[in-house]
Amino acid sequence: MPTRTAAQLREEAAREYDAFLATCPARQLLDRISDKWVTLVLTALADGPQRYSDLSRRIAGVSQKMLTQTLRSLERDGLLTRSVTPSVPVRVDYDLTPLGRTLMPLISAIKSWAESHMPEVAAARTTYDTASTPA
Amino acid sequence: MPTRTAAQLREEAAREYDAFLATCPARQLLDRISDKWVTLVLTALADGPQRYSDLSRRIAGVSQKMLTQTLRSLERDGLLTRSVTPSVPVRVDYDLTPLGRTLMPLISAIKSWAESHMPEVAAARTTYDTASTPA
DNA sequence: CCGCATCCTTAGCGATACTG
DNA sequence: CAGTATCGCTAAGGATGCGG
Repeated sequence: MPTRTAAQLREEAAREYDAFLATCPARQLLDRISDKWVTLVLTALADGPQRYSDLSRRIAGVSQKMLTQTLRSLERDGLLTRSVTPSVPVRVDYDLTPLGRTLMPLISAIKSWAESHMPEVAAARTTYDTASTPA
Repeated sequence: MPTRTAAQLREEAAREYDAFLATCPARQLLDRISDKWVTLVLTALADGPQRYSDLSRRIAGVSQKMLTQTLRSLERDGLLTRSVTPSVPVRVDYDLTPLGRTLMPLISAIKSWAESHMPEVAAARTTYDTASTPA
């Protein structure tokens, strides 16, 4: 039994790390997860494990390079697992780790917000643009 | 009284827009708000209006260009307001709009997650790196 | 099927200098 | 104080072709 629980350790970490500071590791982590492809990959994995080709199809417009790069970075950060089935042809499945599952709902909320508030943002843009460019 | 409430309109929008589609406007919006500087600006404004110089000081390492660019984009999208006090020297205050206040807590949660889970991510990276580069 | 390696173009971004 | 304008670099990222 640890002298401090996991929740307590996270509280301490939150006090120690500050993304407002340029050199803080949390700033870099924030930069990593504040990424379009990261958002789409994590939310795509919400319903369960997915194959590489599934993700590629689901996330329209992503290049092989970006998908692989994103998956590798998320694997390295411990947010998802990569399991290879050595069949012919090979099959690769990606799944969220427990850590990834703690982040996923937060990311998912951002994606949902973008989808549900799109009309308001579009309206604001029109107002802004017409106000500054009345001709 | 509208035939549909604001909440109902957002539900419809959520069905209409899908960030998984490459050409969907929600995809572009997601890309905009999935940004390090956006996160830091919005969370900085959580406690109330801030002056340009305040934000500049609070968000360490941000260049004038990126700060101005981020603020303009957020203003255009209707997430914050820009108010100029024509004194000498001029004073400019930024504040969240109601729309911005709906997004802020979600963004803030991401920033908090990055700060509190940094140790676990760091550990995962070490494991990943030592496993692939043992020699 | 699932990548990695390479080339190449674009644009993000920082640094610097100047203005109301 | 709160920007705008310009330059120049670097790195993101798409396209293509090859490999296990």
